[in-house]
Amino acid sequence: MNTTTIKKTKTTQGRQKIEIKKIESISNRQVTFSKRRAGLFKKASELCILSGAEVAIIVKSPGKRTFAFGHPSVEAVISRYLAETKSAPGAGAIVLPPASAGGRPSVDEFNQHFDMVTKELEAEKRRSAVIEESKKVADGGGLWWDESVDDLGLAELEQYVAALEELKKNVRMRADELMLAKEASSMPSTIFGMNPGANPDDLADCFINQINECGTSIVPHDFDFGQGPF
Amino acid sequence: MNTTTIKKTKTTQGRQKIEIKKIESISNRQVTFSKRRAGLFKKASELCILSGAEVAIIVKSPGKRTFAFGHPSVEAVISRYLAETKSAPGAGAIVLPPASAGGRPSVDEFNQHFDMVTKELEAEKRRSAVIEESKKVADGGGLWWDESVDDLGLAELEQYVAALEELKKNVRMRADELMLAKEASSMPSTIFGMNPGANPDDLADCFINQINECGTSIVPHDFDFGQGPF
DNA sequence: GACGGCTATGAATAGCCGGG
DNA sequence: CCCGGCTATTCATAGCCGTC
Repeated sequence: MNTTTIKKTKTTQGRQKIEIKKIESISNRQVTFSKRRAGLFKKASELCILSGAEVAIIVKSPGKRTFAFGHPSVEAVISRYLAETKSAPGAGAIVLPPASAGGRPSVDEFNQHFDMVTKELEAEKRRSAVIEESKKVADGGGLWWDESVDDLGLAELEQYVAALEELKKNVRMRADELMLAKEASSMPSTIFGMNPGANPDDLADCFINQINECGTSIVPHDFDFGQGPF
Repeated sequence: MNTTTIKKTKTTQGRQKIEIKKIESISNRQVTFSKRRAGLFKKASELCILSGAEVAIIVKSPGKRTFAFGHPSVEAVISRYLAETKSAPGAGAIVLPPASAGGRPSVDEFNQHFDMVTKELEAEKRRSAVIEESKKVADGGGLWWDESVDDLGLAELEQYVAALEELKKNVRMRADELMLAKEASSMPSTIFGMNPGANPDDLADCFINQINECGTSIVPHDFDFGQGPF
């Protein structure tokens, strides 16, 4: 391709090379974060499926929102990791530390939760108090995504919904090619409306982009980290 | 690009589209895992730098080896995550749960550890017992990579060294463009020989591909998962 | 037979634009 | 103001080859 001078009528500049350094622009940084987080989760899910590996990812956005991805579940992977890290004498250390989570919502509850949150956001786009529905656990058996929201403000809500949308899209995308087969122990039934009985014997590994949202309850009151508009 | 029949004399086929489903071939699966894990960690590191986000990733290979990436550290992110997940009343929950790690090796110790492991592998390429050097913690303050090996067999050792090599390469790669500036709290000094005083005021976020290796101590004795040559 | 490296190509994404 | 979608371009990586 001719490199210089002649550029024709390009409507966009396409992807441009960027330096891997902290993005100065706040807005641009958030956009990049969102996009790259999605890409990261997608890559993680692909890694899970292709190689059958277990992956857990926890991400805190510059705005202190927390997202998580996990297969088979964040807590499961983390627990084992902590168990190994803390006390790995060399054999016989399977038991999880007391740090394991309280539980995880089922798929149906996720759908329900998603619907509710979306509705909430559209209706008010304001501050909708707390969403603790997701807190209700079901623990169908071998689900991948867990976590739950806790205390969301407006910004958190929006971000959360966005996360759910992305999750939904990702699920669809993955489902389109893989579907999920029930293999391991127990598979509830549906995920976002996907029928489980697609290619039951084709592949068994399933995973999902598991997105998480935790209130910025890290700080007691209103401490500002100087991160963003919060 | 002409799509069919005419192929000329391509030396390689380049990248080919693959289905996102479990790779049947064991060897191919392992190769893919290694490559994609590296890519995943790279993406994670970029996300950390670009957006200043905190990221923790734990990956278990099909062979049950454990790798981890974290910025500022795996334990830090996990601890906060667990704290939020378990008890996120909405405010005032900063203290970390008792699940925090025991400690993390310093950079120098990492170098030392790497050298030792490599030597060990080259010398015997066999089974070298336990590597607990990495267990010795130093906790320089705000390091990103932590974790430690525990009980390695032959296969684990090899894999571990490979991981270290990759880590090293990744560090170099990142360092080449970013270097690390000491900004947050305390930065020990060097990382793999990189001088900290590169662009101290250019960017401050640092991260590192943090790879981890845990013994397959999940199973008491010699249980075979049917994963690979192990 | 596993590993590191190479090459060509599929995939991710930076910059924009339009809508909510 | 924020998000999803588009396009052109950079980036990651599947397949292979030479070594160990």
